[in-house]
Amino acid sequence: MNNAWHKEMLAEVKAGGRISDQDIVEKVRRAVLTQRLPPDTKLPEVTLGEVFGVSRSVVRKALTRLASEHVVDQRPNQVARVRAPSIEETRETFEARRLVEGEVAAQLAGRLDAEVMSTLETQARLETDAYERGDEPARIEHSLTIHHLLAEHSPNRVLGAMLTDLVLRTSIVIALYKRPSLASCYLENDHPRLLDRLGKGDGEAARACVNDHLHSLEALLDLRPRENSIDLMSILGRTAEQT
Amino acid sequence: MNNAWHKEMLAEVKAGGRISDQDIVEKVRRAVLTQRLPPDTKLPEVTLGEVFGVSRSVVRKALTRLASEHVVDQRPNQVARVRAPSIEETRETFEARRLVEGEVAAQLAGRLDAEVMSTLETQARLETDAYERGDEPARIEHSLTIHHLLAEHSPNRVLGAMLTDLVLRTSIVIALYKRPSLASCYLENDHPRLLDRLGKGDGEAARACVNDHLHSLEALLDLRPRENSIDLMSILGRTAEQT
DNA sequence: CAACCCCACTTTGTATACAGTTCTCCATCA
DNA sequence: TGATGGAGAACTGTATACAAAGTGGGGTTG
Repeated sequence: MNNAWHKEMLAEVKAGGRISDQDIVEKVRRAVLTQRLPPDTKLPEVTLGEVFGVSRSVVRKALTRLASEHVVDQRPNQVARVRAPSIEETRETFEARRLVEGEVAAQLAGRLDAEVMSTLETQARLETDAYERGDEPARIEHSLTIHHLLAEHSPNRVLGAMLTDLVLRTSIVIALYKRPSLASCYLENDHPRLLDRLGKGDGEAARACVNDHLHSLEALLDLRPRENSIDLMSILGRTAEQT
Repeated sequence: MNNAWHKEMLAEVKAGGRISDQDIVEKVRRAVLTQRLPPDTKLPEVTLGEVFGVSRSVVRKALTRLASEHVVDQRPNQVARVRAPSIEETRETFEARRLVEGEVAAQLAGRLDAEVMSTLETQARLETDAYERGDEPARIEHSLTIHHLLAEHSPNRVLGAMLTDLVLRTSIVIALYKRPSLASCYLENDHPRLLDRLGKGDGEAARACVNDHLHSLEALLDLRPRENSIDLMSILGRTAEQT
């Protein structure tokens, strides 16, 4: 576990009141998303308990939920670890998200009320602003907000919940497999264009737009098979630490 | 909780060895699926613990997992209950499953090896047999096996896992909303026809076939709005469910 | 008679103790 | 040098005790 992260959490915990399992889920999820907790990081129950000032019971519940969200890997008699999705799973996650988000967008086209539309447009503008001033964390935040709003307002709540899960999972693998040379995974006009099509009520155009967007995003990642260590490690040894 | 079910479980427990949380998940899931545990049935932790001969810790973990599978409703400080999906959610679940299973079938067409194909065909035949001799539980079993095999062999494991979840959820609502007049939700030629198209490698035909099958299934249900109690409850009662 | 309130009981939430498993590291040996 | 085995530490699995919240029934009051 990461020591800087510990201190940060402890500070927040002291500030706030009582901590519930849901709080832990959200904090860990966010830390994974922002790579403050990199893949394969061990998350022992007692340590987490000390960090958040609760006992193992609460931590265990949180870890179980994080496992069902695919954020954490929980195996019997072993310490929970931050999940590191494989390259293949990354591709599959993107494909699944194209299918689901495309359908959600198609259903949503022309059905969003003015208030939500304007919130979406605001977020898109804020994303551009953040990009231009080089504030990557803020940019990601706004981008995520857009997709979460779409999921949340999906007329089909079942699909919406599935989309929420897929947005989280793609965000994690984007952080994981982003080409180091790229400062940002920002695609200039994609979000405004999507919002435009949603506003005009053209479902199929919106679906196509989502598809292109996600294909472009995936293309920004480095999904070539790794030669150097992962394969050797996973074949020969057991606990592959990193790279 | 149901007393006949208690005895049944106790018998099984005594026969088998040690019980894990996963065992409880499977047994409860199956009991819900077969309506031995009808919707809204209370599932108190101590009672379940006594039934399975374990302490609350194990039961709690099982309940948390069942909640993430949408089988059980778990609210803070309240007894867990068997979930009763609304009519609207039922429609949405079917729609989601059409999207996902259609895609899985399309991808699977022409890619299934001979062994799996023959297992599928055997299950389809067994389903017909069971129907003809009026053995509904066996018929459901074989039908479920077919869909689970499709999910399991999906080239895209992410979609496959989503499909597994959706198959479970649709099965539950079918049991819930089946017209009482119908002895069975059996659609004579649907499964053989689907397998035929999968074998011939025609992806789009397979997708269409899945779509038709699921539309027909949904049409067998009684999804008319209920007058008597449900609506009043959700309008007057505490946590407004929707709209 | 109906509505309301209060108290006892039931049930869940959290912490903790102990048992069983896995991991780590060091000493031993070929 | 490299493999092996074992002791101890670290960690999870399970049970249980106590605290807090919710539920329901009986009695009181208007």
